[in-house]
Amino acid sequence: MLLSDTVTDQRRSHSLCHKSPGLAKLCTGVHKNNGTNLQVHLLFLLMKDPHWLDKLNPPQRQAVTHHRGPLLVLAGAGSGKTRVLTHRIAHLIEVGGVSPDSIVAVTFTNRAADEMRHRVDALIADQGDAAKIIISTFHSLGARLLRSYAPRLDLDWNFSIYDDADQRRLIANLLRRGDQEQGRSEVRQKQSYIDACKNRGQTPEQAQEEAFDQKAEAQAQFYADYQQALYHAGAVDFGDLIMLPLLLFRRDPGFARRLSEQWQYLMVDEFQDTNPAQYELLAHLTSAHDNLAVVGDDDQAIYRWRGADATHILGFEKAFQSTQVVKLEQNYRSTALILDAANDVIAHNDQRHPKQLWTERPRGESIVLFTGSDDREEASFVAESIFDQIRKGAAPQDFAIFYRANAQGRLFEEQLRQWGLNYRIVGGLSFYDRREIKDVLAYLRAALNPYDDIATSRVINTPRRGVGATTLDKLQAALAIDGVEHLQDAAELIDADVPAQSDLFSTGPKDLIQREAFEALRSLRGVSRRGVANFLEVLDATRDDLLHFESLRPVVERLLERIAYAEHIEKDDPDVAEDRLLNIGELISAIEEFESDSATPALLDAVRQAIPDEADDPLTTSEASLRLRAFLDRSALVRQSNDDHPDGAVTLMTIHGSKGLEFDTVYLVGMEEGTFPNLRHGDEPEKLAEERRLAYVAITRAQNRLFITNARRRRVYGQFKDTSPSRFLLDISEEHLHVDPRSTVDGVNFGKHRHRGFSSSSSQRTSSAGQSLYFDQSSDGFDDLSFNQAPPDWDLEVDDTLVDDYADDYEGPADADGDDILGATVSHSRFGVGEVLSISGDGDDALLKIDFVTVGQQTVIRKFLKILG
DNA sequence: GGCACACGAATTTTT
DNA sequence: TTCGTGTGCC
Repeated sequence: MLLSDTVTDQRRSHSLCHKSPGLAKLCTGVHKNNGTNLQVHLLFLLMKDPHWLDKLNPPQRQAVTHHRGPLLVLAGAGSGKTRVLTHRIAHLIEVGGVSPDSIVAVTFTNRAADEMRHRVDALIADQGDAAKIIISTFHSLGARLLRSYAPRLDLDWNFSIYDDADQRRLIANLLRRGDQEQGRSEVRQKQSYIDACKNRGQTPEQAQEEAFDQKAEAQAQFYADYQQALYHAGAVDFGDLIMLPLLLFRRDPGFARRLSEQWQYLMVDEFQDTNPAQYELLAHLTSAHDNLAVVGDDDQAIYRWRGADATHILGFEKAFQSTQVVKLEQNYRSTALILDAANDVIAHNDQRHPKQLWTERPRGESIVLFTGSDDREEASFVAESIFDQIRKGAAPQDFAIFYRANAQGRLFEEQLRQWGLNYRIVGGLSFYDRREIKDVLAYLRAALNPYDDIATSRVINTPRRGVGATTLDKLQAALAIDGVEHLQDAAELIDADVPAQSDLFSTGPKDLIQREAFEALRSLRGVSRRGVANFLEVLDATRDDLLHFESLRPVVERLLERIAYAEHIEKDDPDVAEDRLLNIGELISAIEEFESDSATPALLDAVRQAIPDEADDPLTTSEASLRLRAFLDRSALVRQSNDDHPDGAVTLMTIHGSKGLEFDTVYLVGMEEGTFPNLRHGDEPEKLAEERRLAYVAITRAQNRLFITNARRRRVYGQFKDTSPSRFLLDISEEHLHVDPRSTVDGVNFGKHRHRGFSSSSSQRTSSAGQSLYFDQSSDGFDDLSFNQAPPDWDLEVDDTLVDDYADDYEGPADADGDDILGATVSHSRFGVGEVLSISGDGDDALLKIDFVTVGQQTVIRKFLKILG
């Protein structure tokens, strides 16, 4: 280890700590015991370095071997960020002799956590040690804490975790009950208000204190009501997974301190994405020490809309005194040219931590640009291009398609399928969001947590059992009755023996309402009454099973049988029944996998630990129940199942989803104003800056090749809308771009940019000159240009031969003649791609026998084929 | 209570 | 274009 390695670049950018007294206050408790640093360091020097240490570059090594005290690693894209974190963990254990269970590494996504877990496992000799390290997302860590310490918050230890949709249902219920304005946008507005409060670490009381007008007061009041309703349902939402542990720490700093003493080494990945609540949580967790190592890149801050605050990373050195700062600026991932392009784009943002990414890698291939005449053509270009490369020997898993919004994925999915390519979609409608999965999980939730009214109301009439809106209304109304707290109570009351003079009704003004609700409930007859009874039976039977089985699988299978779910699916929509049944099968596999997973026992222990001594309820403490509890937690937090294609697949995902990943070849699609950047009229500059960082993230995912595509027309809500190229695309130096000959446009620019006096697209787009011109435009109303009414003109002289060659639909006439077509690759609009086996007849009407990739052998008429060569 | 139909609104991005 | 909600009829 060289001494010079530890010399840190002390240049610091402006810090925001001093501007925020609250933050500064928060920080003061955090740095201590620096006196021991030197000793420990010397001890470190005496120990033998593991063999992998010399594979790291000097700054990486510096970060890895840093032991105690705050550490800030400013890691540019592809600079070995995860490598540093994982090696640092290994170094702490193997060289520093640190106990593995005192290390906690926090990430933002489950994927990142999994990845880190794998890599740490590979570095650490003793797998028993490896398993003791806590590597988790913020939310999982929060869930784990809550599960263990719920009683301290007077929260039922058996709480459910509400996802987005559950949250919205609860909000909608509350609005209805409060006779407030309803409707989707109102629900969303309330939801984002509540989330924003929780992201800031603000309780309803604090929100109320800070409310200075009536509207704000009403909002805060709603937040309070909502929290009350959650509590009543024995549930927490995503925000609570951070917020409630935080409350716990605020109320009992001693408790936080004890935890902090246990967790001696904290590491946070993607630190630029922390929100204030998470930041405060970290402050509490380091109250007994200051061993906080954070890694991040302010250029990759893309979660501001979710409350993330990049000032945490920008002001870290100020907040934590004697922070060691390490900058990782060497990029190992991308070719020089791709890196240049990324730098071109991000250079337009100010307010960055100054850094300069560089690489030793060669220049590499040009970035390919393709502009389709419409979005479908764009998608088919991408599919064909990938198909070609795979045919030449590339592996499907080397390719990724990135888009701004999930909805864009569909077209690409269609085209990939057409070309017979395997693909996997990351994000979007996740596995656990599928209706059939949510149904089954809701049953299980309703069985395990009878207070969970959202789960109960979801499945009380699924499959149909005669419990419609009217009956549900009666059940809801019955909640007014004293002693009837939850829907399941109400359901039970229908058939219960109630003495005429029961104390069910207290005296008071509510008496009449209660009595009416009671009568309405008891007057239920026929299918409705039987339906409710049947529902309760199903839950009871499932609870019974939870007592008598150890494994979850039979519990779920018997449930499915009991409610005849397969038949229900079949009847509901035969077209998709098969898919849904497969999904159910996958759910069962996921449960089994979970039960046999090596990490599960630790989870179960955490849940077990939470069971209060007085809880002797055999149901909630049975083995199967514990497993179910843990599985439900996980299914709420882990959004997708691992259904990776065995033989490799092309990856489709949003740019947000791509962060932290890398691919040999990246297709960045939909590069048009309005789509990406995705802006609405009147958006502020910071939003644009975030979009720009998003572009930076996307470009820097590519290792060797980058394709950028867009379309001159795009369907929005089924209507074609004209587009213009993304400003981010225009920021990339033209000498880095190569326009694909099949492109509809013979250059980068299309549409109005020509009208702005740019004779040639290249002259105005080089670096700073391009920037000023560009932004001059925007200041005189760029928004008007791109997002609103005025469609751009398409007055380009396009090379017709090129356009025809590509723009012809697949149904167009075949464009090769003679018999050399035997063995050729062709494409058909319905069957996709195939190989010509034989020909009979001639001309456009000739019959061709084709072996299609997707559907096998078919005979088709030649004019419906496109010859690909 | 359940179904079929019409209408209107809607798209960021995720734990 | 697709989704979810509301309406009117059986």
